[in-house]
Amino acid sequence: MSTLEAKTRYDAAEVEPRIVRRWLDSGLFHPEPEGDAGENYSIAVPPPNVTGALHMGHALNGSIQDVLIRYHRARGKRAKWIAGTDHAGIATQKQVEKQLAEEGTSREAVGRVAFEQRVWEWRRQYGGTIIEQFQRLGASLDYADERFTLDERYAMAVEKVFVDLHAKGLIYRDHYMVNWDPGSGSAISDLEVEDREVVDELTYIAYPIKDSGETITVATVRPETMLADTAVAVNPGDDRYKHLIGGTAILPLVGRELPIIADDYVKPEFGTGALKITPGHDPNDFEIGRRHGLPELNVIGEDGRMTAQAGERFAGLTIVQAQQAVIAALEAEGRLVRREPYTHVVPFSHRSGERIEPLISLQWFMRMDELAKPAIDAVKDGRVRIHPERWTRVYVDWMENIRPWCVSRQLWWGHRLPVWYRSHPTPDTYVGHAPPDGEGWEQDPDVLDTWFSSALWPFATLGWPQQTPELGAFYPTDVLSTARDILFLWVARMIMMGLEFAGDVPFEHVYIHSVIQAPDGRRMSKSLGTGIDPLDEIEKHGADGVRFGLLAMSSSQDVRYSAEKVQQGEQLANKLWNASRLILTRVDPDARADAAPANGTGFIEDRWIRSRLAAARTMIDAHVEAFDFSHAALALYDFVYGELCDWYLELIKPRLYEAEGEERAALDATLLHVLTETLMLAHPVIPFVTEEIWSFVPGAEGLLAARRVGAAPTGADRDEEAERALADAIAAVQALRGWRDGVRAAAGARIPGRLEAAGYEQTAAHVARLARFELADSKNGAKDAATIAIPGGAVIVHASDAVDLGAAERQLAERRSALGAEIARCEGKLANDGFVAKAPPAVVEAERAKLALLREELEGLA
RNA sequence: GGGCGGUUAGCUCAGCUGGUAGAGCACUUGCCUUACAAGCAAGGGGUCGCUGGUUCGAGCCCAGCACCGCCCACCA
Repeated sequence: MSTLEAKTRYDAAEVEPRIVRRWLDSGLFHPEPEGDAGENYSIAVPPPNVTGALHMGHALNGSIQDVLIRYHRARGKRAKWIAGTDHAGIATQKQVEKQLAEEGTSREAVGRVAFEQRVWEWRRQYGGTIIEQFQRLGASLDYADERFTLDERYAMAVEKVFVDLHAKGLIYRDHYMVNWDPGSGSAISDLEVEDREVVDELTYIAYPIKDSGETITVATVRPETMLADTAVAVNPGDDRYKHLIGGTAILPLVGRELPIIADDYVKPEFGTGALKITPGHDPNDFEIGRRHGLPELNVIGEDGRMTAQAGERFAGLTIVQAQQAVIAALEAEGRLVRREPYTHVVPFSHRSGERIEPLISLQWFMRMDELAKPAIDAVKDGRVRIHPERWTRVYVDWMENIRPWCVSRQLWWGHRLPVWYRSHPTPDTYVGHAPPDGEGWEQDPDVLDTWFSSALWPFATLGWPQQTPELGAFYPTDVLSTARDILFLWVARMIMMGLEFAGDVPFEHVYIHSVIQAPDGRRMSKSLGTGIDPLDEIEKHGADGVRFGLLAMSSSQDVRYSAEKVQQGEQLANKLWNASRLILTRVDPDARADAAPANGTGFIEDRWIRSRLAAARTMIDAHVEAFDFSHAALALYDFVYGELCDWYLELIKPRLYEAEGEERAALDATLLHVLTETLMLAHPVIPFVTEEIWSFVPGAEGLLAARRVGAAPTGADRDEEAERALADAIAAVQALRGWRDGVRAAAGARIPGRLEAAGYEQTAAHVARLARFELADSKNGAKDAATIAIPGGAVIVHASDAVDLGAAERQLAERRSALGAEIARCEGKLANDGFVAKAPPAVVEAERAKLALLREELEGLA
């Protein structure tokens, strides 16, 4: 108890690490795999990259998921929050390559096997960092059952999915246009490409027409790709070029004959209306080329240099060099018409930041349309519900237009494709775990897109394809919480894979949370220097403060980071700590919360707080279940500050200091009951301070985190009489305090007067004390100095030294004129025939009642 | 080009099925009142982006416009 006495300020930095230890040691976060998914509660954490450090997004999402997990754990569910990390192909490979570079070596120099060992080594060393950071946040993940997307068992699942999809014909190998990322030296998927606006130059080139003096001029931003041109296209309806369709153009510099074709894709009004067709290096041209059966030439290699196909003059040049060389050569041949600046958007690699080089490559693809159908249905018929709902349409629109997914990556770190090739005796391909019998089989060197394995996360973590107890107990999961940027990249694919392989949707709810921006509205990013490290914030304000702040600032849209909200959370923790000190340092150490008299103590404020507690619980529960964490957090704050501390604890202070005997026992039990209920209410949001306080509660057993809440309150738990009486009393105290301030009465002075109002039978003493009035029953010969309206009547102030009569008179005049204005407004409204005739009767009635009250008050002030 | 958000107090944001605008922070004033001075009490502060419309009544509904942000998309 002495610590309680001494610590007037809650010290999160000292308490929190200690509490984390207790939670982890308790085993509470690891539920046994019993029962079924219907009766249990589970969430699969979006696995952070092993290379990662906790950022604001993790902190917010961690707080959200932890609220849900703790909330349902307290409701008696076996709550499993699936923990783990993602191997994050490119990101991790990059980290280790950087390390090798610092040692003066490289991935290529050490070789594939040694490199992979290095990455595993790296993972052993740094892979636990982000997990520890989640612990620091208070996240009650099942750390005892941590998964990694490259674990042996997980890899088996990935392999099986690949093999099965291949057997179904959904995974295939093809020469196709891909987004080549020169930065990572790999193909990447459409979703990993971002558009950026750049200023290029539009180059106009004249192509001579065969056997004619004519030329046809085309415009391009990539003149170097002309070397791979295989046609020139015009719009079929374009009169300027109609006579050329079916003719032949001669490709400058190369001399190749190009058919002049007609295609509706060409916009006559754009550029010259004639388009060079380069199927090998432009996605549109690729489509046109396939439509017309054109040859596909590659003049740019995967190394970002011109290939032999580009011709002797250009082979080996970089793209930039080639571009200059081509332009110079065109100029020399007199084929360059003009160049002009041109602003447009071009694709860049999201990962490496380098400009995407579209080229035709032999890759593995996955057909998505067949898997998309059931995944669309699952969302449309509500088996998966997306919150906020507007994202449903975004999801459906994307899924309905889904395209094949390039799943192979030219990296070393990841799930290697279970594909085997041999060239003798005949070229052959085999897909399976191990190569078939026979000599000469070699495994495909490529690995799978990281998102391919992530797509299996909700069930591969639970042991699929084996029918494990975990899978039975926790699949499907309940909620998937994430930011919107991976709705397609990850969420959609999990739904498809879950339905296809685990036989059910992977989760029932998808919650799309806010993106936290920097305080100035820019995106939080390390490179911009706008990032705020949640660990620094935890250091300064405590994990509870950060959790509360993030939850309170979150919303259905993007929000700016609000240091004030975090501070508000820190203060809430401190407030709760001090409120608890007040109670715990004064109750009998033998008191028990469960001894609280079921039929009440007879004190109206005790009835009131229990009723308000039920109201708060009902409201907060509803918010949590609607994924409205901001309102849940703020409702908690309002209850603790606005009801528990500001009023209830102030109301019971005299009893707290003086009560004895039976009354004392009843009070102590009631206080402990109220405190315990409050701690339970607050725990999901601010778990640390509540757990710490719980350790000082007499009779408290075990961890608060392991405690179950009582049944949800019903209407019967509300006490209308007490709520009305206290609402009036509070309004009266506020009116009296306001009046004191207005007349500048001395802060300590007790002002004499008398109460002439109904409804204060049980609260008059409270009102007098809290407003610092001396309220008599009768006039007792005193002179009336002022009248203060309160609900149900008035307080008449008696003349005394404490009251400046002049100030009181001015105050009264002000109130009268304010009332006059309000009455006029009311009367005006009621005099409006339209209002009286057309507004709902209840609204009109309320207006009349209000007018009556105002008039009554004005008369009282006469 | 299509779509989705946003525009409310000095700042960051709430405002449920339309009924005379709220919170936190900041600001002003008064209080070291035996839980908390990183506290308590009282208070000032808003033509709800603009223009029309519907309605007895609009921050909320409808139309248009203006900015800001995001997503999707094959105009060289």
